[in-house]
Amino acid sequence: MESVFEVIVEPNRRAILSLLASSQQSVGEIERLLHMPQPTVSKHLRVLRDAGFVEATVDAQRRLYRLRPEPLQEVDAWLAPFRRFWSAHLDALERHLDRMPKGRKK
Amino acid sequence: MESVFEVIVEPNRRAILSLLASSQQSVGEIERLLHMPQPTVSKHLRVLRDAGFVEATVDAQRRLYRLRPEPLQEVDAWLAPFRRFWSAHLDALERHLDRMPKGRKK
DNA sequence: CCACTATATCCCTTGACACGTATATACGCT
DNA sequence: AGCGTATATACGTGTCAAGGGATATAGTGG
Repeated sequence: MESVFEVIVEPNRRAILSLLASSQQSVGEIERLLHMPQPTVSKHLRVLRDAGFVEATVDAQRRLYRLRPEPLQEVDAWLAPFRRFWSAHLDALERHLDRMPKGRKK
Repeated sequence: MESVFEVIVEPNRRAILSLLASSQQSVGEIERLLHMPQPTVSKHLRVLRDAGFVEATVDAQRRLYRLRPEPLQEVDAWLAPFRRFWSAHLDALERHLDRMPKGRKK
């Protein structure tokens, strides 16, 4: 599990991330709010933690999990080069494509 | 293969997308530039096409593939709620976000 | 129509990962 | 110490997708 994409491909993990986007939660709260078995929650949190998406602080027997921004920024960075595709107008883009360097027409 | 995340989790598919971000390409060019066997390229293009990431036009025996923005916008939309997480920590980025059309300051 | 090129699909094997269930560890209270 | 709660890990199983290789389809020029 080396890439951030492998982490966020799992729907339950995305659900956990979205939940933590609003506020930090304990494992038990995640279990209750997302209707997941507890071992499932812990396993996904383990993956998220190892990949740096979340971090936990200990509060008695509970662990409070909260988001860390770095891996999501990585996704954002990957997405960046594609943004011009929809933020710019499609006409200008198509014009650019038609002038591609190696585009040999027969 | 229903979700956009399942599509972009595959490194070869991300490579194809990045390649197409610069300009449209034929299957043979993708094969050559990315050093992938041709059936592999075709199979990934099939996935990308079915998910709406790319579209093809026929040029003699070639198919020229180019990007379509919608599915990547979907990823961008998923990412949006998390952006406040690092914009809160980075003043420069927050300034950039404030330049958006509907940018409401608190 | 035939040879050639470009692209797509089929079969098969392999490996990764998610889930359920059971169990282990950690902490706090009385 | 011992019980209850909270969280983590281990094991076995099923599913699904990726890759290799062979082959099928399609389009072009002679």
